[in-house]
Amino acid sequence: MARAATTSDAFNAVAEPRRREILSFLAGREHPVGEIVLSLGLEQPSVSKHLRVLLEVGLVEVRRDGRRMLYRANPEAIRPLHEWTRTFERLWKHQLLQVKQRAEGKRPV
Amino acid sequence: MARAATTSDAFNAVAEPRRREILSFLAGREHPVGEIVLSLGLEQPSVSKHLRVLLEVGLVEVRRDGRRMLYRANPEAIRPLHEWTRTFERLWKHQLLQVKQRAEGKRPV
DNA sequence: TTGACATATTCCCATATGGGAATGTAATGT
DNA sequence: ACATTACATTCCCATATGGGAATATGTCAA
Repeated sequence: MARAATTSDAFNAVAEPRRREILSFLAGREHPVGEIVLSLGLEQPSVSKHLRVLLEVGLVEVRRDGRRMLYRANPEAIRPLHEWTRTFERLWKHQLLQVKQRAEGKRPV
Repeated sequence: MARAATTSDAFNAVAEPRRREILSFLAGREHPVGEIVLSLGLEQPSVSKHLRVLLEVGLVEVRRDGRRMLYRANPEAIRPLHEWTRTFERLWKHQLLQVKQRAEGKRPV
């Protein structure tokens, strides 16, 4: 088997840095494709292809406005990512505490 | 250019589902490779290869114990993921609020 | 040293990728 | 109808992938 498709889930989709940039750009308000192209300095076909991936995994939504396509982020689709990373939150807080205690010359528990 | 290497950063490394399972298994305490193999039901070479990727991006750490290698998760390396997803938290909360208000028959702001 | 155990590495391969270039398609204005 | 605008899709290609199979490496015990 080769690597999983970028469209298989949100984790694979946001592995690509440009797609994260696009998502951040689309956070808060909708934008036409042309603005994404100008903002990120990518080729238009490249942006369209990235948007297709994001759309397939539900990370963005579209609506047509005349000849323009207005994309906006669907933050709900990012929650699973957030929740998964959050399961490690307790651990890194504990890790930081240990570093701090070591710096203060205290003995670890 | 082809897809970015899985070892290019934590985002790419955790795109692979098995690597997320391995990380979750290693959360909290260290384990030898053999236990990961038994726990996840993968082939040993496969696990070793995944661990190599996780190690290269700093998501796990190792120490030798006799002939065994004890791996443990390095939760600090997951924080950037958590922080990035967190930038969308305000948005999905707002989104949920709208859904709720719509269900209650209120007019959106 | 030899053998067993635990893990790592290498080789092979079907597959998906992202970028570039070119082309296709839908909507608008005249 | 036609040209223009705004996007989307297709084709090509170098590259990295994950799994399977086989092999190599390192450590311990006798």
